[in-house]
Amino acid sequence: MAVTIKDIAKYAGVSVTTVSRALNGYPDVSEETRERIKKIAEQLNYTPNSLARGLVTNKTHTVGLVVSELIKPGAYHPFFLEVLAGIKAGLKKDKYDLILFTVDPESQDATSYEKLCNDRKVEGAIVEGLRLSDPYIKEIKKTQIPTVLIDIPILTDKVGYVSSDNVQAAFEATSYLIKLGHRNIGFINGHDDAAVSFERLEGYKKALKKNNIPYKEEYVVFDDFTQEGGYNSFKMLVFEHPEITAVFHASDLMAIGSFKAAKDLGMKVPDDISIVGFDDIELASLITPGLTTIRQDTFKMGYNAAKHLLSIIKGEKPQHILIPHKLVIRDSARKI
Amino acid sequence: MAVTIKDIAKYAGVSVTTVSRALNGYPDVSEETRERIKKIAEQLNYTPNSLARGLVTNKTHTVGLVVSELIKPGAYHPFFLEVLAGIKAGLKKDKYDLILFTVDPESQDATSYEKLCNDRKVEGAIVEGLRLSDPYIKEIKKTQIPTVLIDIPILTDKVGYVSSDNVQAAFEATSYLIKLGHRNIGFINGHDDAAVSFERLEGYKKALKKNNIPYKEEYVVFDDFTQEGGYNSFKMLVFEHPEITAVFHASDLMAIGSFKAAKDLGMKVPDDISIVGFDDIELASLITPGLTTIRQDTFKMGYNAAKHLLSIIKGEKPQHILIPHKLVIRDSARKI
DNA sequence: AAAAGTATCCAAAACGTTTCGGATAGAATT
DNA sequence: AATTCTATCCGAAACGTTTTGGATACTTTT
Repeated sequence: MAVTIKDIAKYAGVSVTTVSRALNGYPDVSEETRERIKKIAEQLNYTPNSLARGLVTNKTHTVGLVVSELIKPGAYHPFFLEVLAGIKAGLKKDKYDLILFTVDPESQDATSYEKLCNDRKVEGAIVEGLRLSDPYIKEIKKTQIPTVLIDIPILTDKVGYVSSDNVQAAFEATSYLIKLGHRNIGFINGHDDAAVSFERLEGYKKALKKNNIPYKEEYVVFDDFTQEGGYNSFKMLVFEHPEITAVFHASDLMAIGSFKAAKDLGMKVPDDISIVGFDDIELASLITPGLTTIRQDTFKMGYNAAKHLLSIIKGEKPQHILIPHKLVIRDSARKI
Repeated sequence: MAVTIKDIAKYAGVSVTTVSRALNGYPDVSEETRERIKKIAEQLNYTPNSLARGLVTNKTHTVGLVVSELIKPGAYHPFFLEVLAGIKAGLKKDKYDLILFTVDPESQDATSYEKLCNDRKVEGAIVEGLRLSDPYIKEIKKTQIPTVLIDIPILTDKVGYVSSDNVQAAFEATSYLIKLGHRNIGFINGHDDAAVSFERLEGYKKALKKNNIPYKEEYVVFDDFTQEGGYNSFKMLVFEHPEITAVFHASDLMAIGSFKAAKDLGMKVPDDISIVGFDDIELASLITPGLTTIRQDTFKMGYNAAKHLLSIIKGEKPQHILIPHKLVIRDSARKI
């Protein structure tokens, strides 16, 4: 049987009230007895029962991380881990614990977002990897549970989000290709069920417009963020539009898929085709040629998401938090 | 205010006891009232308070995942995610939730393993990524908390472990190189603070012995499991022993480091040097030449770890669970 | 010397469940 | 008709905390 506050009280010859107040640093207990109680607690190896405490205080010091699509076998998210590390780091000082929920569209129908959170009494949640069409999206728009989303723009009374400036990032990537002399620039975008896809498309268009290059709808194709997505789209794109000399991608995985497709088609990167990715995953620097891409600071995304969630829990106002990005230039795009 | 069992009781005109027993499927409540109560609970959107329940039943339906070294920024573990996905899958049917602890040697000194688990009232834990010299290792050897380790051989009353058959796997990899005609085979092993390193070394030795090739201590070097580790060790190894024609690695990351080192040294893989890895991470099939390596079924490791933990919690006897591996042959090793 | 203030303590209620040990009433058995 | 069963219900205790609203005794102020 675990040792309780009662045991300590008996041992110290005081009431449980006093033990509680002593251990929690209340002022109305003498330093002498406080020390005595602390020592006894230490000796008995006392650890407070978080359930009992949570029951009365209505605080659990726990937040949830609800993820979808990120850890499916066969389709592991390339930077989920970095984000997770950031989240854990952001939670550390305040000693909040993290409980991990994985969801999919079916489970979202089975149990609502609120129920999921209430079941486990989390004080708030970070959510990541949802598609715009997921049931939780609607729910989160009107929830009262402190929430911060990653890469999904919803801003209400209780929910904020963090993301990169996708418009600007895509603008920079496309502008870079234009600066290298490219005029016929394809864009292999992510699926149209992700907010970032629209933002990146906007940035792509913006760069074209600024440089007086007409936007051609047929140069952009939507597909999964995966390698296969890139592979297939690339083949199609260059087959139908051989005049394309560069293609910008909404993810590094897609860009790598294009690498492979190019190879299969007998095209050399960057000699025959320039390629730019998005994310800067670890792989990007390992492959040859090195992939020119947009670096997202994913650790920081997680860190700020956690910090922001904590602040919302404390009652502060939700925000949109922008995480700095950076164009990192390697060898997959060349001047023409 | 959340709706409680009392509210339902009042609403239904019965006692809280009856509500509890109705909702929990006890037989001593008529089907009629049970239905009525269920309906009311549904209408009121009742979710049981897990804290209160846990307080009295002493069960939390929660297990911990304690990880070390796996999600440090700059050194993300290549298959932690797969294992995690497996764990979540293994926990699903029994509806256990997972709470994630990240530890390092300092935090292990600050709070003991038992305290960590007791604080959050987890019923058991899966632990992953510990080094043999970590403080928790000693503690886990004598803990009464149901525990299953990944890749760390400890077997007691309450703790079991899952791992690949590292001896056999290393034996197979080395034998394969020998079969290709190699005689001077280097081995870039992981650091000597991991159990798997010793097992893999044993398998390496075994293969040599079986083929009457004398074991040379200077052909094996211990280093971090990282890419840099491989890079540095490879350079050293081939510089000091240019007669080496093949090198086996304790991880794919190290093998990839060797790829890079070989390139820097003007050596071609597999023409000038044959390389074999361990793990079969995603990258292994993406690089050129494709990396010949040992595939570990990491998803299954996680899945079985979770299932086994649940069985230990239920009172069954801990075991050592072996996960099948497989030599996957690609293009990084050639016949000589 | 009386009044007010201060430091230190405590009893009891509350949080929302589960569970133990009956209680009640009608049905079945003798 | 008396007894035993059975089905259905319930009161109260228990889990381990925190918190409210005092109580006590000693100091200080008037």
